[in-house]
Amino acid sequence: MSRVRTNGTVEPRVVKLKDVALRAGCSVATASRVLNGHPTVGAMEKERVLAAADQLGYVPNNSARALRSQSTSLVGVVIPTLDHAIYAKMVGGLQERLAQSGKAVIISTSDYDLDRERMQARLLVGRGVESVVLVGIEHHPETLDALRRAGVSQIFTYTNELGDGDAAVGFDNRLAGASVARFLLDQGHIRFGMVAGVTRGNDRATQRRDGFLAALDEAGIARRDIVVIEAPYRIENGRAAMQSLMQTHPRPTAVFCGSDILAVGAIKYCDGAGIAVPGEVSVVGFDNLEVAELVTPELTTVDVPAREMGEAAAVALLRLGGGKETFIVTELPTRLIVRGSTGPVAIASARLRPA
Amino acid sequence: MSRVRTNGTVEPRVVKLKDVALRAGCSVATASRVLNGHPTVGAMEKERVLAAADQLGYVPNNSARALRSQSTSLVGVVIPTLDHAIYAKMVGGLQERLAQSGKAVIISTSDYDLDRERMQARLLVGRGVESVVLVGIEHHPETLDALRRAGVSQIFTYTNELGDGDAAVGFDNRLAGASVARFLLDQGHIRFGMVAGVTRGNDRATQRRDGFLAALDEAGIARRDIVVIEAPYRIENGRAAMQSLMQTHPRPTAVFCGSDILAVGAIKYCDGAGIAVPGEVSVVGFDNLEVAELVTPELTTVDVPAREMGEAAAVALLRLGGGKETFIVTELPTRLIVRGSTGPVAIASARLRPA
DNA sequence: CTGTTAGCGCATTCAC
DNA sequence: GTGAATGCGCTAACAG
Repeated sequence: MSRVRTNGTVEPRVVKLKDVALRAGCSVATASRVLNGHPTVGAMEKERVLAAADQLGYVPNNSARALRSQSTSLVGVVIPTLDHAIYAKMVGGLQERLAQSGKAVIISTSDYDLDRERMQARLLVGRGVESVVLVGIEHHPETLDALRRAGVSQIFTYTNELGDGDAAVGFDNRLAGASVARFLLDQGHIRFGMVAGVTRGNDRATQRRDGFLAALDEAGIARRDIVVIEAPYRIENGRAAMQSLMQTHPRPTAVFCGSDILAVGAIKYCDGAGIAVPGEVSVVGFDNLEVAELVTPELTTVDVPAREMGEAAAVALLRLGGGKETFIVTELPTRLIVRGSTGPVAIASARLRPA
Repeated sequence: MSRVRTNGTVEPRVVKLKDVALRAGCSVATASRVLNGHPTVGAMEKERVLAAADQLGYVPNNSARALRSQSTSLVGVVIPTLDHAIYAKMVGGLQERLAQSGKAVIISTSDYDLDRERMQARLLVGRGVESVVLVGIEHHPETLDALRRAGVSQIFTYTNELGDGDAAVGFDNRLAGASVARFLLDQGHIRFGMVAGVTRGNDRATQRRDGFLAALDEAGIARRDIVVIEAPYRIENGRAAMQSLMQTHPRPTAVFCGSDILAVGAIKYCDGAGIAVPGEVSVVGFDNLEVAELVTPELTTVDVPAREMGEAAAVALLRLGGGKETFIVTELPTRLIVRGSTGPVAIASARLRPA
C-alpha cells in the first residue's frame, strides 16, 4: 500500500480516538463513551466530541475495538458457489439486511465440498466472526465443533431442520420434492425419471430426491421403476442425463430435475432430439431461476425464495445475538409454478400409441 | 452468542498463543515466530510449536494480529448487485484467488448508486480493509478521497482505464460497443436501435453506448437516426424497450442491447409479437450469460470474462501490496460470440418489401 | 537462535 | 458525570 502519492503528499497520520479527545478537550474515555452512545455523558461534552470526530474524519479502528470488546460485528457466510444465482441472491439479501445493523459479511465458497467448508469455517473463526451462515444441514462434524467452541452461532439455510445449528432458515426440501411428485401423478403420469444433483454431502439434493421418491412410493410406484441420475448442476449435464433417460425402456413420461439448470439442459436436449415437451415428456425444475421463463416451453418449477432466505437468516442471526432466544427455525414457503413444460399424460400416451 | 449449550457444557476458554507456547515449552515470541513462518527458529522448537498448536486447535486472533501488525489481510468489494451473475462470478473469482493468499473478502452492494457506494466504502475503511475492489471508473470523489487518505488501494474492474485508481482490470467497453456496430454494419444493416443500461453513474453502460454510436457515426450513420432507450437491467424492460423500438418508423433492423438480460427480453417480445429474429430484426446482447444459449434463437453477444476479471483483480491487488509496483492496468479481451439472433440485412429487407 | 519487554487503539473498570 | 489506569492477544524491537 503506497502511502505516498505521486504528487509527493505524505498521507496524514490516521486520526485516533486520542486526537478526537484532544480536540474536544476531554479524555479518551469520555470520547469513547460519546461515540458508543453511552448514556452517562454531559450534553455539552457530547456535542464537542461529535463535532471533533466529524471534523477530523475519525474512523474507529475496528481491530482495536474488537480486541477490547470481544465483538467484531462480523458475520461469515460459506456457500457452495457464487456462480449459482440462488446462492448469490441469498448472500445479497443477507448482506443488505445485516448492513442495516452495522454488521459486515465475509464471504467464502466451498464448491460443494464439506472439507473445504470446514477449512473456510476455520478461517472465519480466526477472523472473529460472531455468526456463520451455512447452506444445508449436513456438515463436517469438525466444522460445527470448531464453530461451537469458538462461540460462533450457526445459521443453516435451505433447510427447515435445526440439526446441530442455532437457527435454520429455509423450506422442507422433502415436501417440495413430494409436491412435484403429486402434481405429476395428478397429471396421470406413471413412468418417472429424475435428474438429481449430486447427493453426496448435499442434503438438499438428497431430500428433494427422497421426497419425490417417497411420494411416488405412496402412490404405488416402486423405486426400482424410477431411473435416477445424479449430476452436478450444469446445463450440459442436464442434457446428457436426459439423453440417457430417453433411451431407457419404458421411457419416462415425466422427469423431475433437482435444479432449473439441469431442467433447462434436459429441455434443450429434447429440443435437439425432436422429442416434444410436454407432448412426449413433461419436465419439472427446481429454483425458479430467471431462465425458467426463457426456455421454450417455459419451465414448470418450484419457486425458492432465495433473497428472502438471506434476509430471514439475517433476522434470525440478529435475534440470536439479541440474547433471549437460543434456537430459531424459520420456515419459508415454496410453491410450484406451473408453466408449459408439463402436461397431462394423455397427450404423451396418444403420441406413443400410433407407433 | 450463547456460550453455554443445552447440555450444560461450559465453553472451553478459547486457546491463545500463550497456551500454545506453554504446551510447547517456549515463549510466546517463539511460538509467534513459528506460526508466522519466521525463518530464524530451531527445527525442534518449530516442530513442538506446530504440534501444540494443532492439538490445541489454536486459531490466531486476527483482531489482535491486525492491531499489532497494522495489517488486516482484509479486502473490501463493492459491486452494484449480487443478483447479476456477472458481478457474482467476479466476486467468486476474486475471493477464491485471494483466499489462497490468506486474505478475506468483505462484500457489499451499492445497487448502482454511487452515494451508497461511498457509504459502503466508508464502512469498509472502518473495517480496516487494505484494498477495495470497485466496479467501473466513475465514483463519488469523496469515495476515492476517503480511500486514499486511509491508505487503501483501489482496484477498478470492468474498465481498462486507471482513472484515479491504483489498478484497473477489465476491457475496453467503447471498443466492445464499436465491435458490435461494425459486425452489424458488415451484415448490411443501416437502421439501428439500442437498448442501453441506465448510463447515469454507470460508465460501462455509457461507454458501450458511445462506442457503438461512434462506430456507426464513422460509417456515416447519424446519431439522430438511431433510437436509444435506457432501462435498468431487467427482462421486462428489455421487452418493453423492444416494443417501443418496433413501433418507430423506419423500424431498425438491428438492435444492440447493453446486457443479455435486456436482449433476452427483446427477443421474448419479438417472439410474442410475431416478429422474426433475425428475419426482421437482429438482436445483439452483452455479457454472454448462460441464458444467451437458452433463448431461441440463441443470442449473439459479447463475451465478458467475469471470473477472470475477479482473479486478475486479486492478482493486481496482491502485486500492489507486494511493494514495487504502484499502478497496474490489466486489459482482458472480449470477443463477439455470433449465434443465431443476428443475420444479414438482406433477409430483413426482403421481408419488408412485400408490404 | 530464543526470551523479555513494550505497546498497537480502544473500552472499561475503578476512583474522584 | 468524568478521568486515569488497565489490558484484550499479538508482533516486533531489543537483549541475551
